[in-house]
Amino acid sequence: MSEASVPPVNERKRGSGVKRVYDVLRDEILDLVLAPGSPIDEIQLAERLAMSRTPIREALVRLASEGLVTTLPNRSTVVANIDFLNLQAFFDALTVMYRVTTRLAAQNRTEENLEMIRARQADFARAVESHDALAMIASNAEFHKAIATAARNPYFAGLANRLLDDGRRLMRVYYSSFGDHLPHCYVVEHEDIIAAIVARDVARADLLATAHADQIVSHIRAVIARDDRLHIDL
Amino acid sequence: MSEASVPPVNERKRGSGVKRVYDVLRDEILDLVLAPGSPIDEIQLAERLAMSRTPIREALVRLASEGLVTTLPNRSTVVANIDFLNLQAFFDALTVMYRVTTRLAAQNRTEENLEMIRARQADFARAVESHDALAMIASNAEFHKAIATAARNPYFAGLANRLLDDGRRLMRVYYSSFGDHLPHCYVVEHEDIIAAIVARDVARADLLATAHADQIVSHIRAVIARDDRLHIDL
DNA sequence: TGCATATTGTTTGTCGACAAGAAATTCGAT
DNA sequence: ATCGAATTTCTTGTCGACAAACAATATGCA
Repeated sequence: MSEASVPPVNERKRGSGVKRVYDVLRDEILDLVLAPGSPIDEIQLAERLAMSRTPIREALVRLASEGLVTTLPNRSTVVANIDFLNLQAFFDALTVMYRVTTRLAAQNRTEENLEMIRARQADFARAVESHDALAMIASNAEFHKAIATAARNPYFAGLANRLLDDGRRLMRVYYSSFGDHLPHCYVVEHEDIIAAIVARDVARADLLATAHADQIVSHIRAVIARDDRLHIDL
Repeated sequence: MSEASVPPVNERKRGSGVKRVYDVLRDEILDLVLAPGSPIDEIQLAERLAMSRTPIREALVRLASEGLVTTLPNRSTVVANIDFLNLQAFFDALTVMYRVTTRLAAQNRTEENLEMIRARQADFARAVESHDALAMIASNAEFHKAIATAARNPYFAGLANRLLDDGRRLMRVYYSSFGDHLPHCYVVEHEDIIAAIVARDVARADLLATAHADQIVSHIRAVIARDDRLHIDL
């Protein structure tokens, strides 16, 4: 056949549709490009991503079961709210998760895991150095996800993913609070944690993870308290 | 119009489709009616439940994100395997989950929670009394889910759901191992746990939860060791 | 006969369309 | 003019159909 069947530039691979929608929506939700509580219109999304509503709905179902969106029956699905009322639950779970994943990482880590953890820590240090608050938040989450992976426990890994995603959104609300010297102590703490994991020192890993969690909790608490006062002033 | 538009008896309410498929499949997977690893045919399911493939696919996506099925791209989705190789991870997570949810339940429970927990414990005792192993397994999971609810922490509740679902499948593999007197000690331990939650005795709740977890872990370990020997004999 | 290739068949991924609910709007009555 | 009811509009939930990808079978060649 002489006619060259030129494939349209927008030709998509089969099966990539759902994953694409999921990735785009997930990023936009975690980066607060989509504000919590804002509705998600399926048709609009379908037009924007140049595909049918079916893959979009399947992506939404997945996001819903991960708690990132809420589907109101027969009504629009909305971006999940950040639950400021139940922050204590978040802090409790975060602390436990940090402790157990860091402990288990010290027990079960491989050389491969260490490489990944060090790479994520390098990303984090770079973000801190260039004062990029958004990159700091994201790379911090990735650092702890790498530790959770090294812990070799899918149940804790799932918990970590959920907590760190919510944490990303939560911190992004207050990202202006990240100043110059405070993040640097996080870098040092991360280095200490890595050292404990390398040395397979479980007790020390637990101790450092607890301290790290406390640090973050009190930081967020301080920022929110300040913010509350501002709200009261209005 | 004279012709009475008789609605077919099978008229379904709008929006109930996905939930129905999800519930049916979930039950069949947890009860091992669908064997781990067996493929799920969408068309067959669509015919069986008298609906289109669309709601079935959405239910499958949800089940996949909860780890109950695995979707092979462009190939059939299969019931998730029970991971016998990584049992240590399951035991680790189960122990931590029991401890934190029971602790938090002792802290945060309401009277309403207590009623629910006692009701589930009554179900469990009834199942033990009538030597119904399948009901025992299910009602035991529901008992601990009620405690997780009383803990008022959605992150731990999610972890508990996942662990208890996997545990239900795991125990059902060995359900013949539940004899006459062993379950009774579980009933007593449950009663002690309830007492600690009622008394808001956090330390004691933690202690009892730890012992309860150890009990279950060693029980399952013993059953599996016996089973392994059988396998070796073949 | 044994292996590589072409063909057929089955199952998934995606699409456009239609019907049911809910929100928004219009209309009417007090 | 305001409140309530009917209608319109808009979005979701479901459906049947088509196309791509994988599996199985059949075909051709050494």
